[in-house]
Parts: sequence; structure tokens; C-alpha cells
Amino acid sequence: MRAWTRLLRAHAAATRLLNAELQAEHGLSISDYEALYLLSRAEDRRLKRVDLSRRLALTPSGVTRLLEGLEATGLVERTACPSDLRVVYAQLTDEGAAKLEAASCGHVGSVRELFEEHFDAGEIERLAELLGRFPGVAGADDSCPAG
Amino acid sequence: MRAWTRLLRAHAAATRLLNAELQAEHGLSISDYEALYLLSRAEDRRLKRVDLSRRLALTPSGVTRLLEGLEATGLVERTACPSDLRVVYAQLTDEGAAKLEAASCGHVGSVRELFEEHFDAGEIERLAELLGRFPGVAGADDSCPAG
DNA sequence: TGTGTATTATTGATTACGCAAGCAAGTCTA
DNA sequence: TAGACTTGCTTGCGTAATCAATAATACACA
Repeated sequence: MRAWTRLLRAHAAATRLLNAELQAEHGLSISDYEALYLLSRAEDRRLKRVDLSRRLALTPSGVTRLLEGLEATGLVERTACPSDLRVVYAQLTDEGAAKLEAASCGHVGSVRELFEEHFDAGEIERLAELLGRFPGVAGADDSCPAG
Repeated sequence: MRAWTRLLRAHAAATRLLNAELQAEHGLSISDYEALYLLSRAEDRRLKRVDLSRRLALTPSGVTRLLEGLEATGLVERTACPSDLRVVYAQLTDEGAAKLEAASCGHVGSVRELFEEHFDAGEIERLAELLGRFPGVAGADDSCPAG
């Protein structure tokens, strides 16, 4: 039970901090950043929305809304899939890639800082391993490191 | 970085699961439950809103909105502080205490189940310890166990 | 070929929360 | 006792997410 409430509190503290920072410096939310990141690593820099939804742990409508914002600012664009007319790819634009590039250094730095302030390398690894055991967490896991 | 995204995913997975369950069975959100729990353990079953806000990791406005709901359903009531007219206590009602009682068994059981499915006792302890190092997490910590 | 079911995505309504601003009550300083 | 500030709480407004309902496409099978 203590572990559970601490998971809640740790999440609240960390997201507030990092979200504010990312928002202030680059006008992106954490979800924005993660979506751009996933797209940048994907083949042809595009993903089906349904895949994004799984990887981001958002509902399909959440993804639609998230991408609305990114499309409006030109960081992502909609492209069709010739073999399946239902799917609409989210395609990272050059501008989006540049934005990610610009934001990533600072954001990754903030995350590092937050964690390394309280943990050593082994502990971070251990924490990641433990958290990975929650259902569905470890699966979608190329969403991890960065430079 | 992997630890960070896993914290996000683990939180999303766990809160969705537990929130849905608590909502379906007792019409409470996780925050509702935690507020009731904190009040039940507090002296005279009441707390200042500012203290609730610290313990729940919500902003003051978040607490106001949360308590609006609980006041509307009669689980909590507003009482004044004679020595400081600014403060408005959140006071657990008998009905609120009964509701908490009714919900707690099932909820605590669900949390146990979720964790014990994936971790043994030592790992849970270790996880709690690690999460407790995030800023502000370990401080407000009578919010833990339950029976 | 036509029909039923599953999948992909979007939309409308609602909810939960944060931020910024404000009011009212308390506490200092002089 | 007046003015400056701090603290506790609420309110207005915006955002991000959810759910439920819908539409459009794909596919499986009689």
C-alpha cells in the first residue's frame, strides 16, 4: 500500500516538474515529446495511430487529440496508407524532427538530473526493472533511451 | 530514461485499473478514497484543506474541487476553525466513514493483488523505498497502510 | 456476391486537474 | 493603529484525458 501511494506521488511530482520545464522551454507536453520521439524512431518516421495509442498508453481518442495539436503546429502530418484506407499515418515532418532535436537535449538532461539527484546508476536500473513488471509496461519498450 | 517512461506507463496502467474498479464498485475515484482515508486517520477526523493538498499532492484548487464532490454526496462536510477564520476544515461525516469502511476492504485487496501478482514482499519494499526518494514523496507519509 | 463482424479513426460530452487571479483573514513593523 | 505582507481558500478558464457513439473500411464466410 505504501508502494502504491508512493507510485502516485512520485508520478505527480515528476510529471509536474518535467511538464512545466518542457512546456516553458519548447511549448511541448510530455505526451507531445514522447509522440515525436516514437515517430522519429519509427520506420519512415511514421506510425499508425493505433500503434501510437498502444505505445503511449493513451486511448485512440487521446491520440487523435494529441495529434491534432501536433498537426496544427506542423510537427506531424497526416498521410494515407495505400493498402488500408482506414489507417491514417502520423508522419513526422522535418520541422517536427528539428523540434524534437532541439528539445531532446534539454529534456533528457532534466530527466537525468531528476533521477541522478536521488539514485545511482544501479538503482535506476533496478527501478526500471521493477516498474517494467507492471502489465503492459515492458512490452512497448523501444520507447526508452535517447542521446 | 527507460526508468522514466516506465514510471509513466506503470502509473497509467495501475491508476486506470484501480480507478475503474473503485468507481464501479463504490463510485469513488482514487483521490476520493485517499482523501477519505487521510481524514479518517486525522485527529477528530478533520484536516485543513492546505494539509490535504500537501498530502495528496494536489494543488489547492484541486482540493477544493475534490471536496466539492465529497461534500455534495455528504461524505465530508465543511466546518469552521474558531481560532483562524481563514481555515475551513474538511470533516469526515459518519456517512463518509461508513463509505470508506465499505470501500477499503475491496480496494486494499485490489492493490495487494496488483502488486503481489508481480512482486514478492522484499521487492515491494524496495520499490517503495526507491519511489520514496522523489522529492516530497516520503514526507507526507502516514498516507500509507491500511487494514 | 452479399452480409455480418472486427478494426481504425473521429467526434461530442464530460471529468479532473492545473494555473493565475482574487478575496478575506491573519501577522508583522513601525 | 495603519500599512505591507503572507496565508488559506475559492473562482474562472484552459487543457488533456476519458467514455460512448459514429462512420468508414476491411475481411471472413455462406
